[in-house]
Amino acid sequence: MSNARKGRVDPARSLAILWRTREPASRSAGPGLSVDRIVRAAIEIADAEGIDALTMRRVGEALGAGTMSVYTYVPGKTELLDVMVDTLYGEMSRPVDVPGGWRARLESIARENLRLYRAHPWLLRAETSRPVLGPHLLAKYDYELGAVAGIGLDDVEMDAVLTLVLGHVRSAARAELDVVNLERETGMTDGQWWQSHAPWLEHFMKSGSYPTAARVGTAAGQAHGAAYGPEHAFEWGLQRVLDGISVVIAERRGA
Amino acid sequence: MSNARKGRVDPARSLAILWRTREPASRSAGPGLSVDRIVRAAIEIADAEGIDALTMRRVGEALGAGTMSVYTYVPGKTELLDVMVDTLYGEMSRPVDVPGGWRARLESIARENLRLYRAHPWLLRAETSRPVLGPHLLAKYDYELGAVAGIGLDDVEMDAVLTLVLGHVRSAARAELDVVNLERETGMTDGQWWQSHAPWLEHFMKSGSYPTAARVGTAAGQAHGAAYGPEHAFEWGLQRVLDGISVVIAERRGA
DNA sequence: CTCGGTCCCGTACGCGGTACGGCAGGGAAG
DNA sequence: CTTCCCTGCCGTACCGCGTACGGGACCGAG
Repeated sequence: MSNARKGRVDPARSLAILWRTREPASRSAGPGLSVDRIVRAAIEIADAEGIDALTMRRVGEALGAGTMSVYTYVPGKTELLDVMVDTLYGEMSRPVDVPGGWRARLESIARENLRLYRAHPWLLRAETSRPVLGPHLLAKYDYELGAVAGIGLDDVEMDAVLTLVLGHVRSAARAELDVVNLERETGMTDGQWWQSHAPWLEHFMKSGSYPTAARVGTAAGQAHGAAYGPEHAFEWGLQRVLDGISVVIAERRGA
Repeated sequence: MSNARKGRVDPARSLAILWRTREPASRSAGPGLSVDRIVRAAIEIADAEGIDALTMRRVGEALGAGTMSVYTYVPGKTELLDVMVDTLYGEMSRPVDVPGGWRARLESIARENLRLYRAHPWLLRAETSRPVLGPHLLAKYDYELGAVAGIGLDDVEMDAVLTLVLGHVRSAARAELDVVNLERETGMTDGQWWQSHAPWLEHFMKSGSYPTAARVGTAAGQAHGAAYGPEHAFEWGLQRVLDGISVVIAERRGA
């Protein structure tokens, strides 16, 4: 349990790894490790078995190397996670030909970010803490800013728009992943879980308290098993957020 | 590193603890533990020293008891966290006399949730995973639904509105806390950190790539040290979100 | 006084990150 | 070719975590 950024953090060291300021140093003996190979292996492990299965021992093992060999290239697990995250940012799609103005572009960005979270759910846990200024994060930021450039917003507003939209994507992704994790961890489906909790809930709800919660919760639960769900929450919320942004843009245009 | 819900989870057991379905069982000898005392102590530790300092050994110690004594009342750390979270929900302010309609009430709710995150930053890490249906979560949900009841939205929409608003609060709180954590963990202030990274950034940005990111990032950074910041991101985003919601409500009213 | 249940906790296990120090092998210097 | 050192590699060990297990202490009931 944690995810904290432990110990002293040396920015220079971290950034050096992020930006790969280093000679290849090709030696033939041994497993022939490298930051790239380590990061690749780590991402594969996290994708396949979840971030809890990502241990330094496991990474070394996956590369046919000893545990401590990993530390030759990466100062610690924290920095490894940093590089993993930045690497994923680098693999995102960044189409330049999105038609439809700022709204369509923001939608496209939101969807691509959601796709990333779905493909690498552990990102939601790894991203915690401060942003790590890796090269791909910068590229991502630059690209995404392009969606809201030149439509009358000032710099701080552009940044705020992005923060808002990406924050929404994160929230939605988290909700969606929670459902999936729930099933995998407890071994029961969402429906089964609902079933097992239902008696208790009914008991306490029909005791008179929480009338609204009982009704709406049931309605949401019902719909949950049917058509509604995190997917719809993402779409619905995204449209609300974009509507809200459009108000500001309209104001700026009017002024 | 984790926060996962480990092992088999017995809903009945968890719920029993959440709802305190248990006799007081007052014994005079020993430290005289109880779920409440344990939870109280755990919350104090997490508040004062962060969630990483919250270990079962530490909890026992704080109560003048042995580590394993804690397990007499709580099945494991997971459940302890569950109860801690639900306990906090129970301590939230829920004014009934908020004037100004749904918008003012949602604003009030958002602010109260932000206050909670600020008072107990570890909540952001503990809340992960599925919602635990404790009594206070239900009360909270019921109360918050009241803000958007009777204004033309259907049940699923009411739930969606809440999800959206609370998700925004979470995002904003996370951003805000990241800044604070950054300072505590690295021992340097936001400004110092910016300073130490600046050379690198300038170097790579002035190399021609990422022109927009460079400009906006700098602008945001400047403002960051000055007036702008997470606080403003929260307020600005909240108004956007509420604007977006008002569009839907207006539609429903018109129809 | 005995007995059974409840509370308490000492010990120990497995597993995580990682400090430390040694080893080996290849290139550079002689 | 030999020597030396630098660098990649990693075995061992330490500390701290969550928690299973089994035993001891205390209680009220019979």
